Amino acid sequence: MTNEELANLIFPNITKEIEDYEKEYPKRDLKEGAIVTRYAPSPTGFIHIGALLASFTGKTFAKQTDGIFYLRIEDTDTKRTVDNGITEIINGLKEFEVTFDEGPISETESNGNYGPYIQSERKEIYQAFVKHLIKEGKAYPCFCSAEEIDLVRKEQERSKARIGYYGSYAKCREMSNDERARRIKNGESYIIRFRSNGDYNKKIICHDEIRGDIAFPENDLDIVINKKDGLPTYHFAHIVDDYLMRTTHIIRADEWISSLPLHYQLFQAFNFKVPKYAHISPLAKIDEETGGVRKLSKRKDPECAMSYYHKLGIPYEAVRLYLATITSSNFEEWYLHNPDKTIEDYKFEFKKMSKSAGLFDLEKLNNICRNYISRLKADNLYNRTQTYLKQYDLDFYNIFTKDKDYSISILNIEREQKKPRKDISCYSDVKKEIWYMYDELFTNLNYEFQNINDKEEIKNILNTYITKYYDENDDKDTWFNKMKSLCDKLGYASDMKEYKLNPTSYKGSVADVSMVIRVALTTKTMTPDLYEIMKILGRNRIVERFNKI
RNA sequence: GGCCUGUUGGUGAAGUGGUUAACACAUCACCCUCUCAAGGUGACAUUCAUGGGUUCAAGUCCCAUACAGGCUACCA
Repeated sequence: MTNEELANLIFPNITKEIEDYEKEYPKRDLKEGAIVTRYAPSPTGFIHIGALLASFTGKTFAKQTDGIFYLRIEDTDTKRTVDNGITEIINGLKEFEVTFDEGPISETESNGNYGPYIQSERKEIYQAFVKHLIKEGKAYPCFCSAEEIDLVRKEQERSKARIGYYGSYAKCREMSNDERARRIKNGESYIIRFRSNGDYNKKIICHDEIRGDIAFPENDLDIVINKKDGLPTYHFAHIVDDYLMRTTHIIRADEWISSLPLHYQLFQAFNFKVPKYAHISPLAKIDEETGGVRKLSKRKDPECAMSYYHKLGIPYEAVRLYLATITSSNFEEWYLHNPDKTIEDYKFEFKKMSKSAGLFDLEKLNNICRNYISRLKADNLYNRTQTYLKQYDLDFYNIFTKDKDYSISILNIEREQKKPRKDISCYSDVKKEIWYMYDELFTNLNYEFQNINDKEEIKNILNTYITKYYDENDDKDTWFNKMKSLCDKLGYASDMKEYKLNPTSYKGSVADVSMVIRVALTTKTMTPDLYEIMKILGRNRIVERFNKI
């Protein structure tokens, strides 16, 4: 029996040839140097922060070169696939502004001319490619059961031989086609394996855009390319898809580095040009229990889930900035020196990407968030915050949006200036920082008075101030001068330098007096500029709050 | 067991054989200051995982060891 006859026996219904598919999915008409790349997740129902990293990276390189960035769903493992997994991925990434030029846009619809973009819908395509390989004698059916393979493995472990299906361990490799046909007709169960022509004692040089050349032993394992359920394994789907979708760069997690010799071999078996590869290092963190470094784990680390950032109200731009700084060595310094530019202006290079696992540092993320939010205009911050609150804190949302201009004026304190405040690091911080500006929330109060604690003295200060000194229309300098006059009158130091020299000659200082007023109005010791707060509150509410004590 | 990859301060890191190992975050101190935040000034790696070697010269090249991660599935 010829290889062709065997191929027809195995795939009687597959009639299309590779050439047919090549015509159907022609080379993309893009300018020289354009990068076509993809993000290719499994729809398992969990979006790892590493997914964001990978998709950011892919999108950035495609965009920088006027290329294409597409989404492909790798659902060949039917056991792990969950319902609505595709929608979750699309929506999850959308929250961080990662969108695709091509690919699924819902569980059932897609954009683009190189689809289907869901692997389970590409079964016939893969099988046509498998059939081609069988015809050429580069693939064969394997009848070994899982138990048999397991036994071989145990034997290999015992005799310290290399583990895997190769050489004399590859029992079905040298079987005659007649025997193969007989067993297939007999109804025996089988899978299809790639017939490797590699020699383990020879070296193959693979190239990674980030790490450079890497030397491996050639692959001599006859790996499974078509599973019992008729779907391909990852390795095979990767070759077929990335060839047909005309991918130029494979950007993926570094756990795939070891498979490079295999993937090279598979491309070469079809005489396809090998695409470029860039393997991204994983995100890691210090394990609190062991003190060691480990990969971010979805079970142990809440910050591993992308939803974590959304719930906290961390701006997606800040997450992106953070990933860029952790991942691309020169980015941070560039950004520091180009504060007016955005991340889009930075020219990312594979060579500058980190080779080792980056340690995830929430502290640093926090800092980047502060800086980012501090530079936002007040109405922009208002819009973002209200979107966030609408989803996560409806009570405060209602209060916050009741008077838009009022809320914006609060957010605008010490903002939109050269050195803006940096007290807000995420949208969920907003309530913590400004709640006292809303009368609805100004109840059940716990005043944090400090140096001046005596009730009578507090009363005295507030009364004197409101009756003799406070004027709603004062500008800032006048306001502060009056504050000083108040101090002089009541026996407090109005000049801090003078007070520091002779602390015992006074009852306290202007700092203490201001603090009394601050706490009376806000209950807090740490607030933005008091003058601004009083201005927004207005005389009536100031009096009201003074009386409340 | 085999095969890859990685290892520069608390963290992210620059660094591609040649002066005192950039920069950022964090930390600490001081200054400024009505509080806080910010800002300013300064401190913080006698040393680049360890041990050898090559060289006039090594974080940078070579070898070995240690540690960490990955792969070694009809999972991706």
